[in-house]
Amino acid sequence: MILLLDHSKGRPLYRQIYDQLIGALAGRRLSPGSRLPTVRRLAADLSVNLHTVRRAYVMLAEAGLISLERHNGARVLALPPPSPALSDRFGAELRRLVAEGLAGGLTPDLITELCQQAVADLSQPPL
Amino acid sequence: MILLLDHSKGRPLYRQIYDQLIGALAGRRLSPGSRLPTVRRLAADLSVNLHTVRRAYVMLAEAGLISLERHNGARVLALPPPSPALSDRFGAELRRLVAEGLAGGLTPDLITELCQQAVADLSQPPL
DNA sequence: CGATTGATATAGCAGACATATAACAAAGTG
DNA sequence: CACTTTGTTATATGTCTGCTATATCAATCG
Repeated sequence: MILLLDHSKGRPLYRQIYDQLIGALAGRRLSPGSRLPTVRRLAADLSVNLHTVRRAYVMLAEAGLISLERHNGARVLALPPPSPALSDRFGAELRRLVAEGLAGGLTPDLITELCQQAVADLSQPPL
Repeated sequence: MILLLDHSKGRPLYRQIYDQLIGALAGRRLSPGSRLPTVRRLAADLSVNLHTVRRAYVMLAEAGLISLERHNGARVLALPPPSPALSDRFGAELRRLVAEGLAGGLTPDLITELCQQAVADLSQPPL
């Protein structure tokens, strides 16, 4: 459970925690059933307030990715089935991002290649 | 020049303006050399403060996509060449987004398909 | 000249972000 | 049982962002 935070006011801290846990979940470095550190523990490790960590945990719980259990920390849930709602939101964000790339001069081929590379890298099980 | 704003505090207004102009640029509905409305004009049309529109325009100008000309409004610039810096930023954001999709249960195949579809739709010239 | 336009500055208000503290209830530990 | 741990809730404070409101300036166009 190694998280690195950048305090330079770029991306909110709770978002960085959320993003990195999402990355660990996507890469199966955190598998269903495994435990996450307690809110207070992780907050201490990251030298961050307990509410900042909690906010990230609550977001993950609301997304159905972890369960927050009283007195037991958080546990990783099973991979949810593909949901049309998530697929729609994902598609919308993806279109925004792709539009930005195209408008900035990236070629359709390069964008497609970057996407396939990202999927391949991230969906790889850990060594 | 039809822009629709959502005032429900989801995405900042200046960002929505920026996003929609980016979309028009990516889809070639705004081609190099063409004019954008003046800051004051667009602000009036959108019932929004002039600074809000200006912020979007300045972001586009800083990205090298339009030129802000005194007394002449803004003009769309030529499509910039692919830049490694943009490619890197794009790749990083794409990986974040893909990780979120994978963690949420979307399959690698579905994600790849959505990406190809987005590229195909957006890089299509207007009818 | 007079209107328009981008540029700049300042001020105010609401909300988000992060911190600090405190307290509570339920569960585990000794 | 007493004690600690843990998630949960609440309040307060300071800083930053988003948006608006106003005003002024300099350059340009008709």
